Amino acid sequence: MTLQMTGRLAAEDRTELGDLCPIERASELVARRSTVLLLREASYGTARFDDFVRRTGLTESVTAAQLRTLVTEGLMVKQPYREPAQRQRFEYVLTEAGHDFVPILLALASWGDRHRPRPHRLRMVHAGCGAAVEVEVRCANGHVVGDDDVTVALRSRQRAATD
Amino acid sequence: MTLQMTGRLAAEDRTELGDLCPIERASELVARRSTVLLLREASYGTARFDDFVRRTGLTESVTAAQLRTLVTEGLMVKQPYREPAQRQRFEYVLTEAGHDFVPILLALASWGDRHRPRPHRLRMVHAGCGAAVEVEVRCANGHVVGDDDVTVALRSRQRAATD
DNA sequence: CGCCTGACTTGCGTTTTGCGTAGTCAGGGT
DNA sequence: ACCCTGACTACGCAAAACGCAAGTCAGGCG
Repeated sequence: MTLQMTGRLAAEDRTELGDLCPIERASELVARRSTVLLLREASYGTARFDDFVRRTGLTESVTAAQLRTLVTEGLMVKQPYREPAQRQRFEYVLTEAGHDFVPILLALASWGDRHRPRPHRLRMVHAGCGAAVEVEVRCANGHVVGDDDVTVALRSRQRAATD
Repeated sequence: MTLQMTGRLAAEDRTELGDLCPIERASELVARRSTVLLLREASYGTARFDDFVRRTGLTESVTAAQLRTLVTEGLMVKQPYREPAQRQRFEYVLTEAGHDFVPILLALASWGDRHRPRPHRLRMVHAGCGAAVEVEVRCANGHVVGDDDVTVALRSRQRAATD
């Protein structure tokens, strides 16, 4: 699959487009091993600090720091909670933005499953039927987007402001 | 969307599962800003060294180093080519593994588009109809996978070897 | 034959990321 | 009143990632 740039975009230096590119803005988060691991664990339902540390293998300091940035970035919220007959604790839960990150993780999983030869023994399956989960590229009109069907377009300034 | 761990996976420390997890193996590549940028440019059709440098804003040394690892990781190949009346040059082109990376980029783009408030003016659209491109999670049987429909399963050792 | 250009490499400093270890701190249980 | 535990913070250090600047090298042009 390739992406076609239209019009003047094709020739332009992308440097100045920097924060106009949604990939670049999103990958600021992914560009750290720790955040991917933490988001993975959070998607698995992990909520407590200690569990994040234990299950990711990250150190406490890294975990604390990255959880904090994930909270300030709006992917998680830190909430007080209380188990019966226990004192009050804090838990980290995914926000909507955090939940929306899961397709990225699944896309990574799908790629890793296909292209990394070493046998991973974890697979993501559909709870309903047990078949492997895949990410499919479609457009808002429901068409399946094929290999050369993606165009990168420059949004007009007006629409960008209101969108 | 959340991922449900089954059986003993739920309790297990994931540390030892390390290279069993396809997300972790795939994110070794993504965990660098430079690789994401280079793969993005390559998906846009960039092939020449200088263009990678100019369009990503990375330094030459970083570009050279990361292109090399992308080649050894099997996401790109370095091929000689010759423009008419020019001397022989080298170009970097995506392999199948590299092309298969595009859905990850689109998933990132889709997330960035939705959850980063600053107006990005770049959008990915379906060349056929102009509608925005989205990534959809489906299972191999074609069912749309909903919010709580993903299960993480442990593959048996036999199947893992042949799969 | 010397110069230019594209494609790198080399060297150096800075920042970020991460590990390891130790210390803190608040709330509950005993 | 004291201890324990979960949830951190605070060093100090190593490695990786990135930037800046300069140097190299091969092939073609004039």
